[in-house]
Amino acid sequence: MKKLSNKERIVAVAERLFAERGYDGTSLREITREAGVDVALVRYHFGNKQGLFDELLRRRAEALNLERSDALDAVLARNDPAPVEEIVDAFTHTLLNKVVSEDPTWRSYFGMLAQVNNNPEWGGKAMSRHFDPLVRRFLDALRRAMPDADETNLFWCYHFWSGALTLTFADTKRIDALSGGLCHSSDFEAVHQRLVPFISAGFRALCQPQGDNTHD
Amino acid sequence: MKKLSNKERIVAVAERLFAERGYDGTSLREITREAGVDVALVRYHFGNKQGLFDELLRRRAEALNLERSDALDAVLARNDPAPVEEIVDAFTHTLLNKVVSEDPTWRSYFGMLAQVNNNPEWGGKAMSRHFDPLVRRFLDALRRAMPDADETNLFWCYHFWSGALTLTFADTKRIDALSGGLCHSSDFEAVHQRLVPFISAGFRALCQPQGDNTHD
DNA sequence: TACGAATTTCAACATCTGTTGAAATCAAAA
DNA sequence: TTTTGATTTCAACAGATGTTGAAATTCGTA
Repeated sequence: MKKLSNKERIVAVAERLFAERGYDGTSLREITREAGVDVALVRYHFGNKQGLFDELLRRRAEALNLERSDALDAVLARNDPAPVEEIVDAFTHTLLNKVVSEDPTWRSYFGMLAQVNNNPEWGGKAMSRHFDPLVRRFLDALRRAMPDADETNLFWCYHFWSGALTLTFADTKRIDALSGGLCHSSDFEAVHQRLVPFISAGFRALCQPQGDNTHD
Repeated sequence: MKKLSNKERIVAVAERLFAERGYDGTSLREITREAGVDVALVRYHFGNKQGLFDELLRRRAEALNLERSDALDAVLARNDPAPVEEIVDAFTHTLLNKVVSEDPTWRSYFGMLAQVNNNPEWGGKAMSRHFDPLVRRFLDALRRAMPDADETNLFWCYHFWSGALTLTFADTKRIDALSGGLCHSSDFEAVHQRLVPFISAGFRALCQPQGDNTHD
């Protein structure tokens, strides 16, 4: 247990509270009270509340994008076009591994992302700014894997994929009740085993060669 | 344009604002100011803020559950076990039809549901209370359609499905930017055409006869 | 019209909110 | 030690928030 600077304490507490209660549901005074620092320090280090939130988003996005980009490179180095499953796995693997095995604070970060990705006001813009360049790389790889895919289908498939991931990281415990305790929303290992084949099958159904599979 | 009672005006404005800005991001004074009524009326008609929100959720959930249950009955009356696609369609069809063609205020309601379904604090409980009985009926039908399905896989598939729907109703405009204007997050007709085959393929990949398809 | 209930208005409460300016403290370099 | 810049503390602001009790008004009905 190393000791943290005041700035680091704010970051740690803010990340957790924003993930649990959302942007509007978290006050600077809760954050600074729990971190044991003065409220005015938020202004000094981050400008204001929005600045703090943006900085939290930005910080980890950079490292994450590099890591996921490398994962895609590794897949494509072996074979390009790569199988759909491998591309999907490269995108998802990194996220879920961080949550399962690494630094547990990543869980809060993904919880924050879940809140942002579902925010109708500024969530779409924020997600696009931080992650769309990376997503485009993955869609390029998927396009090469399924050359006859309709463009719009590719984007909508990613949209469904993103939604499934987002609800997972929201960790709402709903599946615990629905399944009568059989499943647990925090069991990211279980998600990891099932998300890749589920999403890959969805992509193939809509983007694979054999004609138009849309419904109705 | 019929004239609404004060209670109805509160309901109409609250539904829209809660959908756009979430529970914590919406104040009673915004709601009542925009509705042109006194703040104290919220207390009189709904008890308090949470009471208003709960009532908004409850109101439409009842009608919706009946309608979707009937849609499932209609499918099962034709053939049971029914094809996966038809079961999935019965669940999704009702929602998307309401948004596309009927009373546009349903859009706000689904926007609210999106916020609730992603809320880590009390969202899971609220969704379970209102919708899990109906969801269990659909999962029963899917279990009969895929008798060898692992129980946990069924629940996780529904989880992915729910996430895809939720992000759709959040309507964040992210896909507009990502696709360079090719797709629009409010184009629920496009979602309707693609969600059913996408989700059905995912279910089949994880729950269909031929052994274990989980990843890794 | 008169009565009783339902509805609406008014004014205020205690508390919390994000933000701020200026003083105080600290740490390191000259 | 003195100086300089970074960091932290303090006190306060103006306004918003959910909630409330009681008075005033409206409405349906006897």
